[in-house]
Amino acid sequence: MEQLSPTAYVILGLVRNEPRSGYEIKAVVDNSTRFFWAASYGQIYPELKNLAEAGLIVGSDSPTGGRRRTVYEITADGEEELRAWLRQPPHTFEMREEGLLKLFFADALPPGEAVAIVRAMRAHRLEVNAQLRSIEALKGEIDDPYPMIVLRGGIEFTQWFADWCERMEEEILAAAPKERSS
Amino acid sequence: MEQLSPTAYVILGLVRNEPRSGYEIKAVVDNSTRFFWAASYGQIYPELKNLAEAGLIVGSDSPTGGRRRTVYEITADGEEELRAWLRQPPHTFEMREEGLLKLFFADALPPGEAVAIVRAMRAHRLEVNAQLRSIEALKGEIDDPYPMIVLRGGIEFTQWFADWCERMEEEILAAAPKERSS
DNA sequence: TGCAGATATATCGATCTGATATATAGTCGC
DNA sequence: GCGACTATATATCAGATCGATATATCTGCA
Repeated sequence: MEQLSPTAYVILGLVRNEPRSGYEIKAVVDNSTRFFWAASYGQIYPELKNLAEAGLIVGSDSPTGGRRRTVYEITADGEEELRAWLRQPPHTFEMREEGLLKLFFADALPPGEAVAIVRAMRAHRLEVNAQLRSIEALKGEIDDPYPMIVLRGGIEFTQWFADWCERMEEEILAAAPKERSS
Repeated sequence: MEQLSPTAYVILGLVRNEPRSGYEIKAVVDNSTRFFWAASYGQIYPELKNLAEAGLIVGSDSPTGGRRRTVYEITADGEEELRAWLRQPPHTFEMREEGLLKLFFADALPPGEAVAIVRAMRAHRLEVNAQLRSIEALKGEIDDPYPMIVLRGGIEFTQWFADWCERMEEEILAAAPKERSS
């Protein structure tokens, strides 16, 4: 079997402790790993089939009334594969932040308008920060500490970013004093 | 004309002040926007054709000896398009950080091995930090301040991330005192 | 009863990555 | 003046991924 994609390991990790459907996996991702690793249905459903074919997970029918539903759980091989991956050094580090891209080219705008860019970035980061905080609030006591470490990291990061935007706003305003008040 | 992709605007922004070839654009991206917006040849060359077809840039032959070479420069329409985009609120914010993903699932490993994950993340961030610092060092005085603001932001961010990893290492070690010394 | 919203699976065009292929130009040592 | 190496330059392709959409069924509530 060739190399699995990181998204495959997201699935392996999420079905490790309890069986889940593709829909549930998507929902859990959106409430946990989303800010550092997102996944869409277009990846999840095909990947579930691949993983099942490779014997790393097994699916079983678990319909709700008349609606078909397949939940998957991890196999011993799957657990092994997951641990092997966890021991490899990570390879993927990406960021795509359109706001920074706009700030990079802000010289194409008249002076003063760059401030709007950092303000928009700051507002967005604070929004994400609030979302993460609300997720943190509804997590109770769990014996697995790592998801909470990562979640708190996300909260700290978005806060740091928002603060950086604030500092840059001041810096830009100081350099371009002709900015009109909004 | 439909919506251009953010990568199209990277190109527009980079040919705004001086004509460049696709190869040069790739090289500039790798030394500037890479850490918050990467671009590959597979995007750049087709996008150059699209933009030229749309009249936002114009290409002209500029061979070096017997090797063909096309450099592109922005048109008035292209400048307009770029400014219009800069004034729109940013839409894309993504992060894909395999290290955080591994940390998230670190409970699948025996206690103590999670530390290796944060150490690897920290090492990588410090590496990127050093790269960005060396880029900063060789930039002279330029009248456009925005690329430097973004670059310094990248330096601060990678440093912050590395420090966070260090704090998490201590926190994890404090919680799992049985870790063997490396 | 009706309807909104959640559950569930599937698909598709567009974007993007990473690798690879193909050439030519310049540079350095020997 | 040869060979090795690196830089310049363009192009392409499989596979990963996104975002949106389509199709059903179920649940709760007004």
